[in-house]
Amino acid sequence: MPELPEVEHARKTLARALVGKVVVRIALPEPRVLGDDATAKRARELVGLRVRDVERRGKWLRVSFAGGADVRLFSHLGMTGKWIAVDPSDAAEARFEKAQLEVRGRGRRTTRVRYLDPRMFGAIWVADRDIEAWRSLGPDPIVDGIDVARLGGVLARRRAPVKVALLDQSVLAGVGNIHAIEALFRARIDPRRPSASLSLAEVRNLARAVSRSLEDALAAQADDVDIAYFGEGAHVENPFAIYGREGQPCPRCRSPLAKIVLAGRGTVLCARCQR
DNA sequence: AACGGAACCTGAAAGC
DNA sequence: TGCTTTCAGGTTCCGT
Repeated sequence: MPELPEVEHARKTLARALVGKVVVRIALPEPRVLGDDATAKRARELVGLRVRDVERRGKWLRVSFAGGADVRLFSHLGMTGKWIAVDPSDAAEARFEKAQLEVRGRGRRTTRVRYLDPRMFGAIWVADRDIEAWRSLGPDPIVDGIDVARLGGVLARRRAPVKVALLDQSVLAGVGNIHAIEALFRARIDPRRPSASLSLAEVRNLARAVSRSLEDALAAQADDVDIAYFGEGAHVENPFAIYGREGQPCPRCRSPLAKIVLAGRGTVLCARCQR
């Protein structure tokens, strides 16, 4: 799953394929990826509507439609979800496919997007208003930027480890395990520190580190390349400073990187330069 | 209230 | 080679 940068990639894929076109068909064959009972029924209301926009907030996507209809579609990719656009002639079901949307532009050309999700931790909702998960998101570091004073205030009220606070989507929307690890390393802060123990200067460094970590990942991602989290093509060189590098020398001080578990999540850190 | 741990699922990689 | 174990980028629920 994707963290903010991969979800942004999914947003661009969907926006390119869907915006301005009219839904001609929607298939949601796997009930386990549906967010609630109303979704399957409401999904039928999408047929005939023109897609207005595809937006991202944190790890959530929202597809909105033109023409006064309030109905909207939400997608969370969970751990292994992804959207791909496929050639209209490609009718064969893709491996792990859990949903499909077909749209028609001017003329009669149609385009399909497929939702693939082997572990099915992702979810699709169709609702007539913004769902609670979307409304409760904190600021998105890319869309909204990070207000250091607000972040400092939020962290000051918690005693949990700062890394656990960063993973809370109401604190900052879109930070996941990898970017929490990377940002804390860049800011030289020990992930186990109680979040309330950070000085304002440390919060400022952390905010900058989160933004840069996400921006670097966004910049490294080619728009037209399919991102693979699993299966064929998933093996590219690890682009991260310390994630997935336990046992290797710290890029800053050369002492070996450690791996611990925090709130059930694997956490790599340099015990020497993260304090 | 706040925490750790388990659960939800499946596939790939590592271990034996 | 093949069987078993571990781990995975997320979130939520449950018990202490």
